[in-house]
Amino acid sequence: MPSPQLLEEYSQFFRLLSEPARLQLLCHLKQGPLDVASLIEATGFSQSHISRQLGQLQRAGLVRCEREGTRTIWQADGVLVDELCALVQTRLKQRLQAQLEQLQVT
Amino acid sequence: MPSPQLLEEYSQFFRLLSEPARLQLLCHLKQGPLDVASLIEATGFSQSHISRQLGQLQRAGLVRCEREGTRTIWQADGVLVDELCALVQTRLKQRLQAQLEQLQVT
DNA sequence: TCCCTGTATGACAATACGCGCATTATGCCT
DNA sequence: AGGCATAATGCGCGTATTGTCATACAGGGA
Repeated sequence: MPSPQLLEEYSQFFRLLSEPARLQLLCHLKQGPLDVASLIEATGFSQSHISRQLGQLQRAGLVRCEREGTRTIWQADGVLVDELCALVQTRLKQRLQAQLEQLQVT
Repeated sequence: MPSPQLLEEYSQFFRLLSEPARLQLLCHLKQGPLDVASLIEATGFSQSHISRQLGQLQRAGLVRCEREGTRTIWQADGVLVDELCALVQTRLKQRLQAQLEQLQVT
């Protein structure tokens, strides 16, 4: 059994990925570095919201930024999220497959 | 870019793991099948709460149950959560390592 | 059949979180 | 220094979620 502290850390991490808005930001940044204006354009969220979400992702080490004058250029940091999503995708596929077979048997 | 629907599915899945209570249940069940009384004993949560959380995990295919008279025996289903946690753990370690080096440099 | 044990569900309080608006802080340019 | 663009923060509202208590439901044994 993992310690309660570790469970807490895990859950906090997964919580970051439990919001479509944040996943969306991560996916956009995965394509390449972007400034905040582009993210606003791409997602339709308010500047304040995006700023906060990026802050959270940054604290978790999932994104990183570099200042360029007053603008800030953000980019995804690491491939962890890709790997996690790949695993989940595999699972989702399996489940759909299973449901499909279930239907065909019936 | 994944479709919004897919992002939604991912986030819903990760949301399941974003709660220490649910992770805790998963971890206990990973050790082997347990009945609800044992889970109450082990976690200290109320029966109703455990019932609900197990329901969510079951719908996602993360746990599975078999009736044994009036009792219900639950067990973890699949290794996905282990794999996800292993990935996250690696990341956590890396980050702590980095912080450590940062401190030593300073 | 009635009771007794164990599970699921309805109602509710407390809390956390998403999201935007308005404001403030920060850095560049003239 | 003053003004302008951009990013961060305070605040508030609405909604979703956690967790409990009380209650309804199901299955086995006398």
